Amino acid sequence: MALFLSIGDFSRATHLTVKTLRHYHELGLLEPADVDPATGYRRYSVGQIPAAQVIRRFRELGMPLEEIRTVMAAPDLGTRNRHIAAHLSRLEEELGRTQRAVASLRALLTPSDADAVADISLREVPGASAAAITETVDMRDGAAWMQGALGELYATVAGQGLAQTGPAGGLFSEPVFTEHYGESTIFVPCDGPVRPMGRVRPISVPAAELAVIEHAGPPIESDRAYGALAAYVSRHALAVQGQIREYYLVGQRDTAEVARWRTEVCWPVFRVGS
Amino acid sequence: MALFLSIGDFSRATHLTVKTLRHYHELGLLEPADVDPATGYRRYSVGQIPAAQVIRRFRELGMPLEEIRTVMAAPDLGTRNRHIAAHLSRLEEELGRTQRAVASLRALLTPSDADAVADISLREVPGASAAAITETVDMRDGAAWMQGALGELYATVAGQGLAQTGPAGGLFSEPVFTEHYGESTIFVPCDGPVRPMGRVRPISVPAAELAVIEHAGPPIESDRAYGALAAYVSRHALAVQGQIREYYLVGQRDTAEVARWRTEVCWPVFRVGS
DNA sequence: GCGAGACTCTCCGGTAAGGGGAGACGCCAC
DNA sequence: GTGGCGTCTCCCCTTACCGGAGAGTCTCGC
Repeated sequence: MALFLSIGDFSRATHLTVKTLRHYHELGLLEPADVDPATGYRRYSVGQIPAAQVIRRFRELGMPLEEIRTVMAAPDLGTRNRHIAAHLSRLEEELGRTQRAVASLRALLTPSDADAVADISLREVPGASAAAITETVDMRDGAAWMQGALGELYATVAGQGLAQTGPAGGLFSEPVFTEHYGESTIFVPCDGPVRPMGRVRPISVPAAELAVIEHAGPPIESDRAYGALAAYVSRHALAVQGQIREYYLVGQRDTAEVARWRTEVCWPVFRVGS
Repeated sequence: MALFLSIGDFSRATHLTVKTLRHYHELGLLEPADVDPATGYRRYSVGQIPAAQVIRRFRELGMPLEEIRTVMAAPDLGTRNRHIAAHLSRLEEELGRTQRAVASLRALLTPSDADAVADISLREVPGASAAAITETVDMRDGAAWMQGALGELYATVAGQGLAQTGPAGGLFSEPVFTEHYGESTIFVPCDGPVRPMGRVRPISVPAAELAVIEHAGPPIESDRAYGALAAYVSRHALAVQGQIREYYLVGQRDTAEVARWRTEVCWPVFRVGS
């Protein structure tokens, strides 16, 4: 029986490409039965077809060549099985990772009913110039500080003859929420150059993409809104490091009836989905 | 405000390694706000932290850098979402592949009850020398041919004064099953050198790892056994190209009662599991 | 015996997403 | 001015091959 095959024939017999076979030869994973010393031509025996097929099967199952080599060289079933089991658990881990990634991506693209109920919207806001007061404050005194700052801002803007171009707002750094103490800014957008006066300074409120939820009642009671927003953002958007923002649509200046105040809580995100 | 960060600080702020940041710079995916022309030092602005975090999130979800670049450059939600959806479906595909691989590997390692019922075993058989008759036959005449060959073999072995060292058997190439016509060998293992005589030639039956099922009744009715064995091998072993083998444990020479014949059907495999 | 076309050889370079390290230079505090 | 970091560029390494260049080999037909 003619039992030797050229690399091309062996390739067709095993469905491994010629390149792959040469690669396996180089690695010593599957050495041809014989190499012609004059021409360098590889010759494979038909008896090597089974080994080649086993290698191909393991490759289809994603096993690295090094591990395949170990498995094929292992004389006893126990060693073989240990390596196969090790590969299996690696695959299972990868499976879990991929599943989580798929779930995340799906959540990004498909808004759930719960979010619709919570009435969260995504919005792109342009940058704006504003008069602002920035201080590091203890948020236990937050409400009082905020009202004082707002009063000073309104007075300064009016005193400099500037027109307000949108609702007042606030910018809060992360420690404000994690440690109830941190840098906070209250601002009033206005149309002209602000001259520094008292605590008031000009700033430019940066453009941003925001996830927005509206909260009715005193701003200090906005924790439910924050919770809903954070839950939404963590599942359906790409949270982005940046200052949390509030816009005071209806506040002290509009009505003394605190229950009618309306505040927008805004979380910076990278917009995708809906 | 001091808004510029060295690459080290930016790395700590974004949890991207310095190497990774340089790589993204080189690709133009995330360019530092400024590069000192004298020293080459990169400086990042705090405003770039969000972009870096978005990139990191997408990388954690396995998105290729090229696609991240496209997503981040896309001005409208539709384009962003299309690319994210494309990545999602790629991931789902990969998920399916990994799931199938995991299932395959698990099946290799854990024999099922069905296999125990089918009574399949794995066995390693050493090589053996034998007297054999090899011909290309039409399997519609298989039973008759086989009995004739067996008779001639037994006669020749006895005539040459050789001792039989195991049950007679057969080796069948693939076309025998797919086209009912192909090269078949019937052999009787024996302990000495066989002199060619008539159709009889010496061969060495190669060593092999075999999945084995036992079939009771005439060999011609072994299709159920073949089905069970093939099902087993495809799920719980690594089938290997090689000749299918049969061993005739109890046959014509032992009893005329065909129902008491016993045949082992053997499929070459790469042994793993149980 | 010779030429065409198919086959094979080695070597080089490329892939994705960075990691590791060498050697040189910059920055800051003491 | 000096020691200890931080940063720079440049090069090689990883996995499992694929693509191609340029040269040599085999086989078939004439």
